[in-house]
Amino acid sequence: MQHWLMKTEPSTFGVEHLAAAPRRTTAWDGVRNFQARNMLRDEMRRGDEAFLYHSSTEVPGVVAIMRIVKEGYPDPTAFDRKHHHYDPDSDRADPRWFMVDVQLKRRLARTITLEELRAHARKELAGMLLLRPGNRLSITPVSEAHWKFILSLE
DNA sequence: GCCAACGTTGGC
DNA sequence: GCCAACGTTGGC
Repeated sequence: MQHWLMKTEPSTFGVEHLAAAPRRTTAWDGVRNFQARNMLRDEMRRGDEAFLYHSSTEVPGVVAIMRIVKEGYPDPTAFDRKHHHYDPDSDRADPRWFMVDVQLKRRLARTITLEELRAHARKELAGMLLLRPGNRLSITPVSEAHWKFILSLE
């Protein structure tokens, strides 16, 4: 099983929304970055787990664990003229943007804050992509060792 | 193919 | 609200 970290702004869509969604499941739409798209389309597998990370909020950090319940498929919001994430260059016959479905597995007992993760950036979490200066990727792989260590902080 | 301009991300 | 970092766009 692979592990991931998926960022979201809780003011737009956060763990509260996911917890309230039918079957605690949602389509992870709106990703418009090619590197992240490739992971959604080619690498994420049903059964993989992902940290739900809240960004652009008072206390950024990991708040929950999600499960990938449907593998990559075309993101229909790219074809919707009225949608904020509409992309006129995405062709239905050759879709440019993909998404997966995720289900909330469980919320963490507490938020594992970015500050706390940073405190381990030189040791246990060395090399973690989230912590790399300037990183803005909304989806990143998380190594088995990093995954376990972060959960041990809970 | 280069690179300046621009838009977005996201911590602070 | 600021701003650094980075991806994308488009003129040349």
